[in-house]
Amino acid sequence: MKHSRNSVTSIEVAKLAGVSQSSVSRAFSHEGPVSVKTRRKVLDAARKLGYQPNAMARSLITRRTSMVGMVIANVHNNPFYTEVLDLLSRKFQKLGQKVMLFIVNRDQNLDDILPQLLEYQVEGILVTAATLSSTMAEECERWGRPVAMINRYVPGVHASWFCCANYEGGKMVAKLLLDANHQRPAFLAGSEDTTTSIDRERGFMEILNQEKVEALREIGEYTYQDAYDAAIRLLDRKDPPDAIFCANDIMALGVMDAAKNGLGLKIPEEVSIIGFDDIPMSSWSSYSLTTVRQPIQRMVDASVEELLNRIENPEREPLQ
Amino acid sequence: MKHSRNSVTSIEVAKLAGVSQSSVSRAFSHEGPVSVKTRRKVLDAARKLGYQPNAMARSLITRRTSMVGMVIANVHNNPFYTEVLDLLSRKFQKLGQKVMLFIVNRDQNLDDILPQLLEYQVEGILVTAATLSSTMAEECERWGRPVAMINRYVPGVHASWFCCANYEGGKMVAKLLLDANHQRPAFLAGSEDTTTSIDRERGFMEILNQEKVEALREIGEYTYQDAYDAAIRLLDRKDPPDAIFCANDIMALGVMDAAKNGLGLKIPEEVSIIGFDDIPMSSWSSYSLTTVRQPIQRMVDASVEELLNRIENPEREPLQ
DNA sequence: CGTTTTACTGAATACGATTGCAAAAAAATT
DNA sequence: AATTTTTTTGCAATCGTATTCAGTAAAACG
Repeated sequence: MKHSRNSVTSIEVAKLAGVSQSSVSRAFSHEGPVSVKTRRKVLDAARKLGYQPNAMARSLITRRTSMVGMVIANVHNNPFYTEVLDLLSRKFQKLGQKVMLFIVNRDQNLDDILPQLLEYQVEGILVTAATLSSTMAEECERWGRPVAMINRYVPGVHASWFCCANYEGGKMVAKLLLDANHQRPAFLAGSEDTTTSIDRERGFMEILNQEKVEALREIGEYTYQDAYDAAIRLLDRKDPPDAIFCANDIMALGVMDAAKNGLGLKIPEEVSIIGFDDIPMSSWSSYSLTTVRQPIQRMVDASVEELLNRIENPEREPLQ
Repeated sequence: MKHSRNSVTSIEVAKLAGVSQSSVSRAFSHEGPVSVKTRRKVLDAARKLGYQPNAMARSLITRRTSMVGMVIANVHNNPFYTEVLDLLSRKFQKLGQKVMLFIVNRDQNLDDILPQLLEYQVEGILVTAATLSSTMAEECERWGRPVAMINRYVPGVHASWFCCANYEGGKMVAKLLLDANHQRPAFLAGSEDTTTSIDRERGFMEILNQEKVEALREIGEYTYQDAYDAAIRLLDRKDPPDAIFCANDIMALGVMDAAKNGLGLKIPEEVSIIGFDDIPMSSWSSYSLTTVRQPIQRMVDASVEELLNRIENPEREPLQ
């Protein structure tokens, strides 16, 4: 028996079960007042017809979709965000939320994505590693759609955000290097305009400045290859750094390869390299990278819970 | 001005613009017969109110959602599938399809995912690196929802599928090894029940058998760590292999690290290692892994186009 | 056994759009 | 200017479900 595009509706189920359409609806929505007898009749008929409620119709009337929007950048070049994506998706799934996914570029404007999400009535939006303009954030607020951000924040924007302690992490690394008697550190930035890189650098530099230590600086655009090239530039100077702190692990791996295989330097004897994120590869034996771990599971859990919380309580103000 | 949960409907826009609700609808659906004058009036009013059509209501009557389901496994432990996910998502986006995402485990049963996808009226389903039972496939067919699969197939199932030439790839590797005079090859399988691993092994073994060459065999469960351990077991025997063909790159990297750093062997002097996929990391200078490239972009393009094609032409039979 | 309370049920309406149809307006033709 | 043709427009029905409300059946009570 072949149905053309799901023709089977609650009305047909009702007919077969010998009850009214409302009873079918009640049998499927898990609380409505239905006798066990009719529920059984309905479920039997539904099984026979292969019936399943239409989520579009339902959400039209309940005004709830159980859908959230997920916007994420840097997935293809940073395993850290792959893991975030994976954990987020599973967490939402477990909590019964459907995920509408948009993968974007780090610097991509979300102005053309958001209208789509709003059109499809997602109940909240989780943005990771991408930045939301304040006009877009206002648009979301006007529609009553809470927004949560992971690893990015925009001052004054009406959204909850969850970053790891980037500033403190940067400080930590600086102290570590100073304690190990490094004289000539360098910082390899991801990009000029992402808060993660900026904050890590700010913490790093603050400690160094306190101790009157100058630092070199390069930019790696968050990619292995750019970092590799930047490392060659840094280490090929006549006054090369004796330690390089990289804004993330992927870049640190590029730097390690440049130092080890490109220039034949010994790590950590001739140059120390430190990363940020603690991606799985950093512990592989070819690298054994020293790195700062982000509490990824906690960030994911917290952001999802905050988002759903604000969906349930629309009047609540965003965290932070 | 604060709206509670998008109270702005086409009716209010109509009222403000001084036209009927149907005119609003027609102004937004890009073909309907509307005079330029009313269209302008409508769009002005819409902008003023911040109106946007409700996709749920629209799809209820048009019976089209422009949503596809995407089910993908192995995202967190195999960069190859991260890239597939990324490319798929962007391709769908570009073609105006919204993506409802489910990340699953390789061996996870899709029986609880599919009902959700069907409930939300996705128009097609793209499954990557996971397997669909034939009952589930029938369910999709009954609902008129085409299914396309990447890197997996189930004989007799009503779905289009797109795998790279795994069997031929395996043969190619075997020939390569024999030409280089290897006497004692080994195969490191991903798992016992995924077609990619099985087919690569089948091709590999066929050539070896032809030449009466015996091969060792281990299982790496598609992960770096398991492969690392398996490699130690293989290479620590008194009759170790002189070449290891791994069912994918991630495992090959684990094997390389085990050989190089775990056992101090020289690659390729003492043991050759070959992978499959050509993930970005395999070309990093610490590894320089020999590998078989999958035509990932072509597989993505072809599968998406086939899926959308079958959505447009429901009577068409699935490819292959 | 009659009455009150409680538990179910079904008819009708609403959600917010699209679209067929007929009427109205505008344009083209005679 | 009258008629025909074409273009716009509004009315009303529809998509598939949830939910209110009134009514009926069953249970509980005295």
